[in-house]
Amino acid sequence: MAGEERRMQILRLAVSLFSQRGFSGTTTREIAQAAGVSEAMVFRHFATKEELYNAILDHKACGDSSFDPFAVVADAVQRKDDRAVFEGLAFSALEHHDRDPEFHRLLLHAALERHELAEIFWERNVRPLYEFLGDYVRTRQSDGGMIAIEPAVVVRAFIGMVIHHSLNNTLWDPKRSLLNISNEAAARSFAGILLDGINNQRTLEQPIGAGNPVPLDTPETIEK
Amino acid sequence: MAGEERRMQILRLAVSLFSQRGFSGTTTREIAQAAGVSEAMVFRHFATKEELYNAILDHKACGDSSFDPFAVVADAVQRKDDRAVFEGLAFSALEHHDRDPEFHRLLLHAALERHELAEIFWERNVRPLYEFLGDYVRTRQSDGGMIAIEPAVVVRAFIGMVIHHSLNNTLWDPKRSLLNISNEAAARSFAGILLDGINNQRTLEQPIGAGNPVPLDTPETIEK
DNA sequence: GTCTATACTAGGATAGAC
DNA sequence: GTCTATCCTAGTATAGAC
Repeated sequence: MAGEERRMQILRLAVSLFSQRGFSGTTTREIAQAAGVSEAMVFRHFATKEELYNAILDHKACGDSSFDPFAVVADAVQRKDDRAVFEGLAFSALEHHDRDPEFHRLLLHAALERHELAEIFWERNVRPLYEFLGDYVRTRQSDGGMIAIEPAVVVRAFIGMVIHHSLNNTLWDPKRSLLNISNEAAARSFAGILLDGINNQRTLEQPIGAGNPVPLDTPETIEK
Repeated sequence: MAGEERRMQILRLAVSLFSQRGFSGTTTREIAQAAGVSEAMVFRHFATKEELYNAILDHKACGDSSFDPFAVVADAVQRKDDRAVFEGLAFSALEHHDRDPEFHRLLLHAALERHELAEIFWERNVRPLYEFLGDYVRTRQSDGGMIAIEPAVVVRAFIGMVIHHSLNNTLWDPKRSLLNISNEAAARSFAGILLDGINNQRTLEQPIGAGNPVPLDTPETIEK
């Protein structure tokens, strides 16, 4: 097999193993075995185990990055369509995680191990997203379309819903025993909760089960 | 040093190391060194490294568990005070995580490594919480106090905000560079978002910064 | 209870033939 | 490019003296 081809093959197999067991939990023997070559081959393509790990994280976290959150919702942001912004963002993130479940595990391992590339990912992906969404919220606040609340809190709450949902689905509860729901429905619900909450003071949501609508102005929640 | 005392001392130090580096990332040498004893001492108290790890997870995840979410909000649940329920739950969880940051890392490592005790923790703690909160939401929906939405989604969204915030604070961003906020304020904001959303259709929230209040019935969000 | 010394395996890495 | 054989350190675990 040609050099570059073999290199990628080893990389692919290694991704799978590192994502399952983390850096120190994966042996070079296992990697070689999984790729069906000798250990010597692995070390021919990657001088050290660490270099292989770096190549992987680099490839996954900083490389192809087929997920560009800004492009996904650029149009909705332009139109100031809050629902489309948050729903679109949530949906594309959930889909992305579903398509590449290894990515999430890999990143978590790297973060727990305090690998420097986790920090790089943070700076290159997480921080810009916070800034982008924070700016959007600020804009909508000046428009009078959103309540006066620290924008970063809104961003954290929203990202929290989405990421935690992915974590549950792809990491801990692949059977979806606690909550089995399509990504479309999840994205719609999360965006709905973020924007309107669950208090029954309006009749915005599409009904699913029980619940007796209550007229507007039943301000049980005003107590602060 | 007496047997039981030394055992606990080793355990404490091991907790710290395992939480930092995970199971396979931690060596028995390091543990012994950290505890200031020889490796032989470690193996006197714990037959194998695995047994030590089990003892730790057992101790942390299934043991003292000084955090009982049900007790914390029992009263608020009784009164059907939604805000107090979610705010109280969020606050006590955030405080708990702050007081014991190692716990979170330990659990994440265990979950990633697919250690059986992560599953036990799931069944003993996570699932009951989902059921408890899900039941509460269902009840409030029949009361007409909450919109008709799948209760499990609400629970997931809420837990997501809280857990993700803890993760950010204690794991990845201890400097709080993206969002520096007290646990009280965070709990209040998360509960507020969950219940009322961020759409500016009411004037419930305490103002923080900009934002021009808009009168009720500006239904820009009705478009479904 | 505690240590030193040591057994033994597993794991990262290399040499050198093909 | 690929393998076999091997080196060497790190890592788990134990024996046995004090």
